[in-house]
Amino acid sequence: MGAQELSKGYDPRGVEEKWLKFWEEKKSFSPDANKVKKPYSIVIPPPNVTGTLHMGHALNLTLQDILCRFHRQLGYDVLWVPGTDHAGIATQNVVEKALAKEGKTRQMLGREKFIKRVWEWKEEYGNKILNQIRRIGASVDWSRLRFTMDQGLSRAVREVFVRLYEEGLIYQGDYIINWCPRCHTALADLEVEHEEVLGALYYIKYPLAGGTDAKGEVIVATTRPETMLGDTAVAVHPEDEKYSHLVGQEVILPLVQRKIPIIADSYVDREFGTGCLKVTPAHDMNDFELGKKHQLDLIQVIDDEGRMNEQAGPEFAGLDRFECREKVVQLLEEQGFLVKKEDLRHSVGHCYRCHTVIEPYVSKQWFVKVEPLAKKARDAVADGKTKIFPEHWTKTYFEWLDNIKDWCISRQIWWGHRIPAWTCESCGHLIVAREDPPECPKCKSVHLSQEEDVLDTWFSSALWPFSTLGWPEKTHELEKFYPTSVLVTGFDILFFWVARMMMMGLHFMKDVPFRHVYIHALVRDAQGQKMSKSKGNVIDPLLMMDKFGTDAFRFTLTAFAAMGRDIKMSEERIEGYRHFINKIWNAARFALMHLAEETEEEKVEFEPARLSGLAHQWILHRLEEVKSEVRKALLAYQFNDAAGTLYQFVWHEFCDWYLEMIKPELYGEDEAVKAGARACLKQVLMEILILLHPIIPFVTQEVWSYIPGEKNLNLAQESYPETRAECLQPDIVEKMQFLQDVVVSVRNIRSELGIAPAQRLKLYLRADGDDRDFLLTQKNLIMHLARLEVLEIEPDLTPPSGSASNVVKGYELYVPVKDLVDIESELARLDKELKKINKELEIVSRKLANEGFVNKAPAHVVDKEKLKLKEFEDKKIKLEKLRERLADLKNG
RNA sequence: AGGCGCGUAGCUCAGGGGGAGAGCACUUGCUUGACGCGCAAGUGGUCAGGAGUUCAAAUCUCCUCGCGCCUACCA
Repeated sequence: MGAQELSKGYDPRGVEEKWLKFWEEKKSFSPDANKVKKPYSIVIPPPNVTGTLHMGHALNLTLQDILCRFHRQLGYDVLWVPGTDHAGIATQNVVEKALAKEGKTRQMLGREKFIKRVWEWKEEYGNKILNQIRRIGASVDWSRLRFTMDQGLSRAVREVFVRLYEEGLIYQGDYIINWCPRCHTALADLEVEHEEVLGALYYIKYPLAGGTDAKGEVIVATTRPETMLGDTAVAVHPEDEKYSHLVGQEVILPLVQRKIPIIADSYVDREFGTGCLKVTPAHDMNDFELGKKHQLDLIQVIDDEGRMNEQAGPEFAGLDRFECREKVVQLLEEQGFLVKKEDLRHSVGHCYRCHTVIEPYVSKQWFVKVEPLAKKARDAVADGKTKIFPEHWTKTYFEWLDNIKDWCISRQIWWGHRIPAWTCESCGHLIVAREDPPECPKCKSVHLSQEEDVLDTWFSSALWPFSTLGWPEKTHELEKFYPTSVLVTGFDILFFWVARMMMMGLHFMKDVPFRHVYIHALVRDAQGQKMSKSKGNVIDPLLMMDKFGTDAFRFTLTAFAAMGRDIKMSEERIEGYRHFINKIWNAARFALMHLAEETEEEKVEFEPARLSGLAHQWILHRLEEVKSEVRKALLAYQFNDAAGTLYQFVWHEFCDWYLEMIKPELYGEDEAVKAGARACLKQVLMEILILLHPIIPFVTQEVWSYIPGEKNLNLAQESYPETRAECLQPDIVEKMQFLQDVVVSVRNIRSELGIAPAQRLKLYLRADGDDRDFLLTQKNLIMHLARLEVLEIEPDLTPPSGSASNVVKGYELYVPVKDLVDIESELARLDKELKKINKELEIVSRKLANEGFVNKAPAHVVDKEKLKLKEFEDKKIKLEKLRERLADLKNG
């Protein structure tokens, strides 16, 4: 590209779209099918088609994108599969709402038309999130876009269902399940959100039935009095003397007048309430189990709408369950059966989609027998076949798998994978098949009715890592990219999704679905609260990208993505990191100004061995360290470390020191030096851009396109910079530190004594031996950096009168300030220095005075402390002398 | 009830047995031949509290307090 000058500030508008198009046209993110590069693959956690990009997605995508772009640089063949999830209940709800506006229900449309309507909705709105994924710069392979309801994945779902059924791992039966009366469907245990609410515990009298002399009664305690209408027993603990004599007798259920038995079961907690439990097998999970065990009647009094049915009795039939509760309580009270009512905090299950209170409900459902699958999923992590980062989530993962219960997978909705099961209307035979059966294999009847229910959305999500790669076909993709390298996700779906993918992957692919699982943080608001629409504290990632640029936003997420801690996000933070993006832009602008000046004849190839200047040697040394630190950090998922290292290096080393140090060379007369400086500057800039690119792809690519003479325009295809071991020379850091100390010392004097920056100063520095030789070689540089007009470095020098002074590396330095400031200020400044050094000296001397330390600590530690002591003492003495001299001057 | 995590500068957070760190904020000064979205120099800390292990603890162990989250059949 040409040698245009960059604008004064970075403006992301236009830039981002330009490069997105560029990368897409170049197919930069499709794996390189022909090459034998090592595979690296990630499947995207598929967002709901109903969704719009939120902070959680943004973080999730940014981290995956960093990993993918980084691994491309490392030479891997990278595949990142994008896609969306059909989100059964959520999507159906959305479309039903739209229908409601037209005054229609899905029942009015019928199943087929309704499904058609959902597909239409999906085509129209479902791609919104895909554009947003694109917008954030996610380097996915769009040619492999998948959807959980598309043909291939639907085929995988059927295959899995049928195989599990044939293996006896899927079964159908009447059980009590979590029912959402609003969504009209069963939910898995995981889909129920428990929430603490203030409820009440009602104590109700159940009079004893039996003989004429039976005058007694038992008192039960319940939070759901309306369910008493379906009570079929009262249970007590078998060893509870209070009640043991009553076991086997009967009570008369108030309001209903039904006689029900008193049974004994050790499940009952003697300490809770009265120690006497009413049993409603049809409407309580535990009571259901009790009912089965004791062969109790099962009376359903609540229907699938959450209303009381005829079984509840004519007085109550048709009432909503909560209205009924009030009525029951009122009647009990009127008839003298209500003993008391206590407040009680307890947790109540709510639907995770619509937040309606869950109703335990008995119905015919399909289940996956998970224990055998769970065991394998557990072992794979225990054996290290899959590693979870941060490691502590492993325990949570184990705990869940160890206590897992069968998974209810049928949903009474229409949008989803319809269960491939048919019942023969003639003979009642149940058929489970991959292909729709034309007739009953048993009686040849053609009157078959397909199961109405669809599968839990997570059932298809569980297959995602292999279904997206073409399973059950034996595809090239499967062979090359399964198991995937890493799964990046939030902990909130560790059970929902991660554990289930592990189970299915191991069962059907005989191998784990991913080598690593990286669990990232939750993005919260600035106060640390979860973002939610109802709280009104959501920060829209799209707005942030519009306002500050995608790079600034991505860098912010990365810089805060420390393992195991949530991210508190705020607009100010993003704004802060925009400054960094702009800083990079301006550093590049400066560099490119000088690179652009260069003519072909002047141009020098970058050859580190020939660069003798301190600045170049130092920056190249540091660059080597940074390269290895960033690589190490990213391989360990320490994203914040990578971001932090680069921030510090680019701003405070490259910009603050290196660029300042090479200015005299760049603006100087010596053409050879100038050319060398340009070559090094260019190299360092290019490597910085490569290192930053995975985090902030746009600004780096934009700058890259301006680099003169660069043949490869596509930064996304650049390799991670090679190591230059010859540039590592630790002693250069020490030298640099010395120089920086001298410069900072002068700047400090200037600043603390209030001398104008424009005022050129004189500096007299005592130094000898190698140190002096070194400083002499850097004389011009020091004069430039410290803004000096005179610099003298001598082994012996007479302190000029009326000067400010300091001690650096044991050498006194003097800055004559007689006419600029009063002696008082300088005395105060020296006192401050002395106070500092005294403090440090005290710490070190105390340590060395400790015999235990000197005897037991490792020799190198003790030596270090001794050296420090010597340095500090020396510095203290010298500072004191300087102070004395100045005080004398003042007095005389 | 059990489990996990957190408590470090005013704020947000790194660090994780041998000199308390960063960013933001704050103070002072500044048209410094890239950048005021900037430059330079500074101020600021009983590393929640207590006990223990150790020559040495912000760091390891235990306890206490506070905060957050997850899991559970808390009628």
